[in-house]
Amino acid sequence: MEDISFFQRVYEVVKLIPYGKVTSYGAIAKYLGSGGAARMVGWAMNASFSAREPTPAHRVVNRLGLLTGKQHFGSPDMMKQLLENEGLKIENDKILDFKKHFWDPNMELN
DNA sequence: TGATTGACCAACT
DNA sequence: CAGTTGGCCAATC
Repeated sequence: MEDISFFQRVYEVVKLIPYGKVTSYGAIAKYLGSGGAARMVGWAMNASFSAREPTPAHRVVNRLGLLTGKQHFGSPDMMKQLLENEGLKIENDKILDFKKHFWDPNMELN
């Protein structure tokens, strides 16, 4: 599996995010060895809708817990609904207790 | 083929 | 304190 690109690795990590947990683009990028490639993670999420397997992109937010990519879920409230469905609380497009529900791949997979 | 942009982040000015 | 810059990789113009 060395033919996989950056995107594929992002999918792998995102799919590993446990229920009710969230992570940030930067954390994933950092885990992949590229702290500056956080933007690509977002781009990968956009492509994730065309990916073969479903990817819980709603569990990926920016480092502030802001639902920056909610627009890309088809509906601006879709991401919020999905997160609330997992027991999270969202207010003003921001995850409450974000730190508490933060799942860092560097912490869990290290 | 070169330039620009994109769901970001951290450091610098 | 706010605005700018550099960094990373891939897709689009």
